[in-house]
Amino acid sequence: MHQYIRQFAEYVDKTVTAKGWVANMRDSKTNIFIVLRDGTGFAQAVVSLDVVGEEQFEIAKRLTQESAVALKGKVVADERQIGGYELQVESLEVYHVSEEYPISNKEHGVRFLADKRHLWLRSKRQWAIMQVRNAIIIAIHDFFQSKGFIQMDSPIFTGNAVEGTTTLFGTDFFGETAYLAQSGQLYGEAMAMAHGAIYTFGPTFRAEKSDTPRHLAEFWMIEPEMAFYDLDMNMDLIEEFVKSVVRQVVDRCRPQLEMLDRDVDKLMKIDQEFVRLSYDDAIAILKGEKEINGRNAITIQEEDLASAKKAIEEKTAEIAEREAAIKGGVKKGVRKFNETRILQLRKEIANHEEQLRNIPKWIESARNFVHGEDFGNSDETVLTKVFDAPVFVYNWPAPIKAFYMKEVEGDPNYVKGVDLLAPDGHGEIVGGSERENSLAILERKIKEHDLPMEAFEWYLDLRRFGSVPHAGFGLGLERLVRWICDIHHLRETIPFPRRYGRLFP
RNA sequence: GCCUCCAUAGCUCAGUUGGUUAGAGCGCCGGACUGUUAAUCCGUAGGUCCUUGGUUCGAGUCCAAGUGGGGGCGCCA
Repeated sequence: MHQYIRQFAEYVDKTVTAKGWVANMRDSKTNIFIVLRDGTGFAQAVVSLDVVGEEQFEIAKRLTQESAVALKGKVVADERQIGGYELQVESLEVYHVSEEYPISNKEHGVRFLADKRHLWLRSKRQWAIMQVRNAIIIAIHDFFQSKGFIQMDSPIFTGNAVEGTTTLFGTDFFGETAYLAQSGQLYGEAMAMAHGAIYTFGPTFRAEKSDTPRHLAEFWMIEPEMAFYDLDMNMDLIEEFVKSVVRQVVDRCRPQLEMLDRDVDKLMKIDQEFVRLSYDDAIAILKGEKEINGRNAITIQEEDLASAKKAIEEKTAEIAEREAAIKGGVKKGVRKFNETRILQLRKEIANHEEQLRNIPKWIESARNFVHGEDFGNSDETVLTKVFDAPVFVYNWPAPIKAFYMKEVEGDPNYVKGVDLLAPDGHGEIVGGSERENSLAILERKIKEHDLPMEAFEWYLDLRRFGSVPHAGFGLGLERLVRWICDIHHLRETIPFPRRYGRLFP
């Protein structure tokens, strides 16, 4: 029997056995400091020569990063330590002395880390992200289960493309072509007619060659579907849902979010009513024609651009200053300090230069936005910068949305779709709609979208036998993780990302 | 698919208008020292400067093509 680091609070001044891996260590003549990780947390363990004796001390000294050990000792409260506790080792047992570990505690490139994903998962930052991911999953289930939603699964093999737009992965299904599911939505509707309110939670596959920080070829999606719900009720539910998940995650994972340097106060700006914009209003804001609390989307970008320029000037000047300072014979410590700082400044300047290249294009794109088009990546960023909390955009032009979305009464050019856009450039995290419940209109839409009618006969049955107003939405799990953790790239939000150009490990 | 930046030690990066034997930090190994926090200090080892071709007396540096990667856009959620 052994104890987990997570439980140390319960064992203060008591003896425990912790089993885990050496995340980092330092040694001296009389003390060895081991940062132990056991999957539930990190804690420093101290091996003292006068406590364990010479033989065990020598064994401890020969440990390497990622060696596996069991450490028996007393738990001591110490505010200076990560986690707030320290283990004073009395004896140790070695399971395995690790070979030289490739991932050091210093910086690494993304490519290098991606190739070592199976080991990278052990790193503190990746550990924290996966802990948050787990908390999000639990919070999602808690929310829907507490509301009486039934969790059901949609098939992964499907015989046809749901919306006819996306590129799917084809497989051989006993001689027939089957596609990997891109959405469980249509099946969700059938299940909602059986159980009232349901949600699916499963993997989704897209074969687009999308090489961006917000795309994966395989990702997890949550798709609730509710009978007797309209667009407004749908938005109410989405808002309540997102708030509930964020609050629960912050409550349970604050230390992990702090490890990730997540600004939790900023995240908690969700504690306000989410603004609901029609597509037309959203465009006016995007183009800078309409302001929100004195904030203009275009102006904000121009300010960002100006401050990037200024930062480059200042940092270039600082580099010159520091280079001059270390030119002559200076003490080694001084030189090292300045060199480190110069390297950091260069990196920051490179980032600012990216901004200088990108922001003008974004402004251009926002200014020239054509009514009727879908929002591009940068458009979402420009729009959401005006708000602190997620923002809804509803009533979209019919041609750019799926065939199953319900037409706005009296205006068939628009449909009752809704997207929820997260702040700080995280973009769309939820996409949903009220579904078309009229058989005649749906048949017309399927023809307009040039989809094979016979493939949708079963779906049309839902409008033949007790058709009711209903609505639902899809939430991309990884995009939610990305926003809550404030991570740049989706590849860090899933244990083993599958994306364009990445199938290994 | 398009635009753009890049490829130098195990890792992260310097390398001046093209010039003689290509450097630093970290990591590894050896040592010193310390209740240490990515510790610090001294020392050793470690290189197909992505590939191919070209310009040149001379190429890590310039040119072309290829390969691989980062960032942005598109497709898309």
